[in-house]
Amino acid sequence: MVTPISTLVERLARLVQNDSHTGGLLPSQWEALRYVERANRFSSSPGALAVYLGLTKGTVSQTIKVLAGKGLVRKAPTLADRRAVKLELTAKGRETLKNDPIQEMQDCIDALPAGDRNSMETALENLLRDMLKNRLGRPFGICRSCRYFRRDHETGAPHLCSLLDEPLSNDDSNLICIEQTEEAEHPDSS
Amino acid sequence: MVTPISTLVERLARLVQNDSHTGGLLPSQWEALRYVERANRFSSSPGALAVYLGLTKGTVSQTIKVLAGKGLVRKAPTLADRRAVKLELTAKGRETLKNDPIQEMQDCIDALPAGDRNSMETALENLLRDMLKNRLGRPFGICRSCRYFRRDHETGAPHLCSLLDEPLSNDDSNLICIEQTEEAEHPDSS
DNA sequence: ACATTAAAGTATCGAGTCGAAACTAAATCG
DNA sequence: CGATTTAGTTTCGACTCGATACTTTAATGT
Repeated sequence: MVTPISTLVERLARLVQNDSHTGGLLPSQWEALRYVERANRFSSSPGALAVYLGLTKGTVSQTIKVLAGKGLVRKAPTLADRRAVKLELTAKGRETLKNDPIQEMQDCIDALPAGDRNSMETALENLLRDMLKNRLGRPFGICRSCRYFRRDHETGAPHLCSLLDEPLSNDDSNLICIEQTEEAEHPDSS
Repeated sequence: MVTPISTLVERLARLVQNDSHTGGLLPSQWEALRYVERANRFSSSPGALAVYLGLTKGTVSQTIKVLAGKGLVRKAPTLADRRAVKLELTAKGRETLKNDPIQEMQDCIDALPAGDRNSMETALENLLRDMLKNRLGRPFGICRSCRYFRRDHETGAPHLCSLLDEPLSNDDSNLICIEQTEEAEHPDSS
């Protein structure tokens, strides 16, 4: 009946949320800005952000409009698809992220004993994965841990995404991707 | 620059948040309802809820009004202080909490290996405590772990709150309290 | 005692969030 | 080439939240 751990997650998130009215931005704007920083080039679109946040495209469109108006994000046209928009962090946006209010939580995490930190990371990752599996959500995991990631494809473009058949730099491979799918597990008969 | 763990907490909270539009209630209403269930008699007031959630009294007053209007919570007058309101869960409120959308996360947590679960709980508790310490917030911890908790005070009223000089039942001692203060650590000279 | 101050809670307003639905424009499918 | 799908925007209405002003009751100070 008492649900201690879910309550802890909820309260931690609320602390961040309450902090996130600072710096001239609002909580959802901070979330969007963080996403744009971390998303790879297949994922830096309003649509992918909507999937990530679990919001409708219309809502996200509003948030982006505000961030673009403040000069923190740029809406660049896309060559391949003239409907699509590529979201890019501006220099000002990058500067703003240095005062990200979530940093206070990150500082507290960094101050924890390494054992606590590692076990917490593993447990939270497992939990998130399980919850997303239940609802068929996308994990938005790190590129290099994807089943379609091919290391050292050729010189010049070190790695490869075998799903989209695109070259990947080392930086690319540390970003999150909407297409990311974990390494296949041993198939079972279910 | 990449902040993995804080991002995980944020995303987990967002999943719960996105789920919390169900059951005819809104996210903040679910949070308030959960609080009323878990708060002891020194903490079941709009003011304490505002402190817990980090919101203003006015905001909380609105949420309570809605919950009372739906018949999930009762605003009982207080004998000792005629300004104060005591929030009580109604039978309907208790019934509603059985469909709490946060339960899905709790189910996933319960399905984790026991080791993951225990270490996660410890780490999250430490993290929350550190963050609250930084901002001078109240921990709202469990009554029985409070420095003012006296076990087995006398027969009939098994325990005692030595801060408020009030008797505490066994049930009381498992609820959260706005006055809760952790057991004093061994004093150091800092 | 009695005026002052503090505290618990409410009411109102404005900026912002969010989902739903209608819409535009571009790409894809058949 | 026409029909459908997809990326994204706009508009609307219900709701959240902080700020502020307010009422009622309790505590405090002289």
